[in-house]
Amino acid sequence: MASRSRESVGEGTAPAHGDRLAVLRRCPLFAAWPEARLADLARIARTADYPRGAEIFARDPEQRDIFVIAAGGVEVSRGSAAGRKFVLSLSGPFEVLALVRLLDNPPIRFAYRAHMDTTLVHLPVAGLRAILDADPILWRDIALLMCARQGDSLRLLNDQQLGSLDQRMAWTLADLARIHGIAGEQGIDVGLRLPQEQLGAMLGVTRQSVNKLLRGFEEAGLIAIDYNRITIRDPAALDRLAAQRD
Amino acid sequence: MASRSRESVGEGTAPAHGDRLAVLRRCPLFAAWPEARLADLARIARTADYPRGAEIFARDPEQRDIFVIAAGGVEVSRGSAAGRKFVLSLSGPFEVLALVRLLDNPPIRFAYRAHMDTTLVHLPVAGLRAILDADPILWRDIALLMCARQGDSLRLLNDQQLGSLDQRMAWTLADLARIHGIAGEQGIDVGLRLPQEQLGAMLGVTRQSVNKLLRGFEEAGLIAIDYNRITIRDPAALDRLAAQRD
DNA sequence: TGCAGTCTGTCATCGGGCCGACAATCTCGT
DNA sequence: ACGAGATTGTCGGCCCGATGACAGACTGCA
Repeated sequence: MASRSRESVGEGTAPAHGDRLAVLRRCPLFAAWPEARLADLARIARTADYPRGAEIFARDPEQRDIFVIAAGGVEVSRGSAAGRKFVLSLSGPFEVLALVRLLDNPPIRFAYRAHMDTTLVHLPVAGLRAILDADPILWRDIALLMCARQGDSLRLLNDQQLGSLDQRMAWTLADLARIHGIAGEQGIDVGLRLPQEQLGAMLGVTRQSVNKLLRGFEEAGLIAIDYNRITIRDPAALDRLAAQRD
Repeated sequence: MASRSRESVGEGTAPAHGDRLAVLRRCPLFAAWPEARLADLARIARTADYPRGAEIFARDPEQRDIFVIAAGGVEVSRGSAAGRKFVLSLSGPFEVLALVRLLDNPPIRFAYRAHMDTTLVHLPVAGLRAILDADPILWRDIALLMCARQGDSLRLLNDQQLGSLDQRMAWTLADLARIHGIAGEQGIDVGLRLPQEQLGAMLGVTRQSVNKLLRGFEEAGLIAIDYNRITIRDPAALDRLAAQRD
């Protein structure tokens, strides 16, 4: 399934250093970092392109990589032996992924896949840690980001347990629109090809259930469906539905 | 329901500073901290006792508190308007809780309740941050702990989505035994009063389902049930069952 | 020691979501 | 423009777990 992934991964064509710096500068995580440190980061960073569907591996299998999305989108998921899949998130540009690899032995390993044609900036963990240790106040930003991520995960967990399917769907759509959405005339276009199967893997239900649910949303005028693509017609109502999680 | 909680919360009777220091020293989080920093921590820390069932509030409502369990156990949970409850974890001694409050506005708010008679060491967030900023390499330990916590949450999320009910039950029991368990002749005693209702709130199912499930485990010789208390008779088999999650 | 409150054990019924299946529709590479 | 492969739309049957109800057991406090 992912057989073509390896050979079609290419080095970025960018004039390297400068472009990488520009990407890092736009990450919220590095917003407050001094120029010199960003330059250090850019120096250890390497860019790579992935075509849609490609699995993302560490550039050098000997070392762990953290990476930043320069362009495109990445699916974070985990498969089961039973052939089912759990999609944790579909991340967009300037998000920093796999931060959990700062640990020597991460307690769980997720798979990362390019959800569309994607360019990543890889940061080897060893190099990143060296930079952080040299100017340790930067660890603060990492710590606070991880707190925020933890909060997000806990909210997701809470919603899974207590929320109804409608609410979870509404929340998921709003979330995706926030990350990838493009505001248009008719509403907010969730800017993704979003097979119902994949939505199901995010919500923990089958594609059939997703189908019926989406159809209901459409009839209620909340969204418009165009094959793979969803446009949010009434964001306020959707948020209202999602917010009823308590 | 928690009406008696406020007035029955008392200041610890300990000779204060020394005892608080002893507790902090035993936290994995502070394991590598220099003595001087631990002393700083102990200086801003305050101890409080909570009887079984008491809600845990910040000592000073004006400021956020992080806290460490000195003795006892704390239930981390979240209720829904529909009257249902989601129990995230039952934490034991020397765990540091509510670290997410390091953020100025946490994305979600959990409730903390003393699951048995409990003593806590409270650390005001402002003071803690001051100590961390004065010796910023300490932020590294926070960051790495949050990475580990994040990993735990993600594993939980993954299990909820992909695991069968048996597996989740096995994993939960093993986990509780690891934190609170006391090894005995007949196996590992999960050292807690554990109403089936509460187990249900951890697994996201009703007490009736928990009942049938536990009964099945008992018949299979995995555990022994004595009213509220569970003893793990065959830890290896339980782990085997739990490990089948993938 | 007794009683109030909590917890367990069990049943019948109900429903949401899963499974398997199949036809129709859309996309994309050639 | 065409055909393979992916995605959607839909249905009926089935099963797990939710619900509501009730009796019995256990605990802890007065």
